Amino acid sequence: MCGRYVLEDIEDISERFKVPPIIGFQRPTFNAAPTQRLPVIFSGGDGSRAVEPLRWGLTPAWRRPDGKGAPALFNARAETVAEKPTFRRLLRAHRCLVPATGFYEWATEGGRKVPHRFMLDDGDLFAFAGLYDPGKGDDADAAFTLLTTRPNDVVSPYHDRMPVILRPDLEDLWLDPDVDEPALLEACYEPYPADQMREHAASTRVNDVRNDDPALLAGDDEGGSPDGANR
DNA sequence: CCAGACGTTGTT
DNA sequence: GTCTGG
DNA sequence: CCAGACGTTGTT
DNA sequence: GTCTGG
Repeated sequence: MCGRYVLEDIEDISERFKVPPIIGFQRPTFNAAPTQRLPVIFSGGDGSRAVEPLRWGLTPAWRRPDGKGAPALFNARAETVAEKPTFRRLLRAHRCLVPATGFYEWATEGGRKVPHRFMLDDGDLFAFAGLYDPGKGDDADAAFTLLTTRPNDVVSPYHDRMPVILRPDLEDLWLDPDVDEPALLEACYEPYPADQMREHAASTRVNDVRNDDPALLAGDDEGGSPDGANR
């Protein structure tokens, strides 16, 4: 779950998350998908925060030689992330914020896969809880994954998992490099309050990752045929 | 010690 | 059916 | 997550 | 590469 998301307000990231301005490397996206490079915020070590584009989807080292043996890991279950060998080290020292303004989940309606867009009530930026692998130094191997948890009442009609969205007051904790005890992070995994989220049908053009434009956020019916009898 | 898994989601 | 690419 | 490919040789 | 299971 959570294999597609929205990040509209690139220019607000700097102020909202206290990081240097993003210049040049990133555009807003209405259809962020695994394998793409997307902005991620992490602790810079000296108390500062950095923002850089990383690849969505961890590729474990043991997969690399022939490119086989494991799919890209674009989600990690919060319930087990402290135990799984692939994630436990990253949980202790490589947590990150992944800025977004929404995410998609699909409903199958009459044989069609219809994406629904989930967002905060106010449409504001928020942070997914993520883990990142910095790769080997200056490398282009750096990648991230999104944690998932049980769904709240807005999401549960669509899926049995939802991405971990951090309450703003927990963002500092999530990024704090001095916090290396997994138990201290468990409060972060609570499903985001349903009364602060909303949802609506989006365009089926979301399904094809090559589509990336603001009109994806509107449902197919908006301004379309009156009876919804799309071909 | 060596062998084998290592991950999530959705679907059946 | 399963893998790859975005 | 979904969409789309999934293969080789020889010839242009 | 690293962890778990036998």
